[in-house]
Amino acid sequence: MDGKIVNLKSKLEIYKAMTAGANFADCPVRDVMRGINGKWSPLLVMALAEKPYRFGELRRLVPDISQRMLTQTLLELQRDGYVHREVFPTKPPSVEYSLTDLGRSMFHPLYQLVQWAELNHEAVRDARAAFDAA
Amino acid sequence: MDGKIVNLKSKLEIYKAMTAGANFADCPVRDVMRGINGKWSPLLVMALAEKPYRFGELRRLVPDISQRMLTQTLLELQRDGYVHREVFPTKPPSVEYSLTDLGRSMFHPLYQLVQWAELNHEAVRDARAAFDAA
DNA sequence: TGCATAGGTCTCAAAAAGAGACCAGCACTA
DNA sequence: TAGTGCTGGTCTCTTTTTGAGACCTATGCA
Repeated sequence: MDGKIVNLKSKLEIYKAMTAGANFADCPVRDVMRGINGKWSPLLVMALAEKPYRFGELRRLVPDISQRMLTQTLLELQRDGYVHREVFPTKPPSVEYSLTDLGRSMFHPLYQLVQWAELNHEAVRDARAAFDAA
Repeated sequence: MDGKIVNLKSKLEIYKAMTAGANFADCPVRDVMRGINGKWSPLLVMALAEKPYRFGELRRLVPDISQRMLTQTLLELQRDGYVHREVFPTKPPSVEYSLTDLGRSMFHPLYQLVQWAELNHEAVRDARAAFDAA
């Protein structure tokens, strides 16, 4: 329990892990969360959970992502082991992105969070309106 | 189904919602996810799930957050309705932050994701090592 | 008087993200 | 045969976000 969020068996454990001090910023859980937490990562994982997509398809699917961020986010997802990248020798070569087993396993809890967001987005909107009015 | 990720009953629904085009960037689910997804938000929600904390306590609890980002993130969490802020008329005044019902309800799926991260951080680390070696 | 504590704000530098031009290689068309 | 488009990117520049740290007000205490 060296300054990292680990062994989260209970809320008390969270507290212990978080207060342990030292090299807190190197917490592996925060490290993993950072990879999942990006602006575009959850969106791309959700898309790829449906079926594999090619680069251009993803770009059209998410019209407001820049090509630069799409490249970069896919590379990060690939590096973290969530996404598999496969090049097909067509002319011109096409590249397909798909979820790995690890990616699919991560999709489940992520999906829970997205579902929560879907169910509660009105409550959040109302909270914002009330806050802004005050 | 106007260009937003809504009614996510199935993966097919995700696909439909994502491909619906138009004002895709205004998707309410993405909007809510953005608030949850920040660099510090999950960490603070996890901390406050344990018990209410005061400003200075949170700052000491998360030593690598800047005071500026702590203020800002707490304000956002408050605006979105996850966190309640209460000022006590001590001298000098102290401020306590606690999770609202909405915040506690959001904590559950978030916690699932954090648990996943805890269980799989080695797999992610291995994936990164393999990727960087290649 | 002088320093500490509480919960911030303000300013400036660094890092990240967004916009959009550019590129290579091939196929198809005019 | 020159032009056009498609593929999946990279490069550069601008804007936004974040981080580091000084500063602030009011009070209590030595």
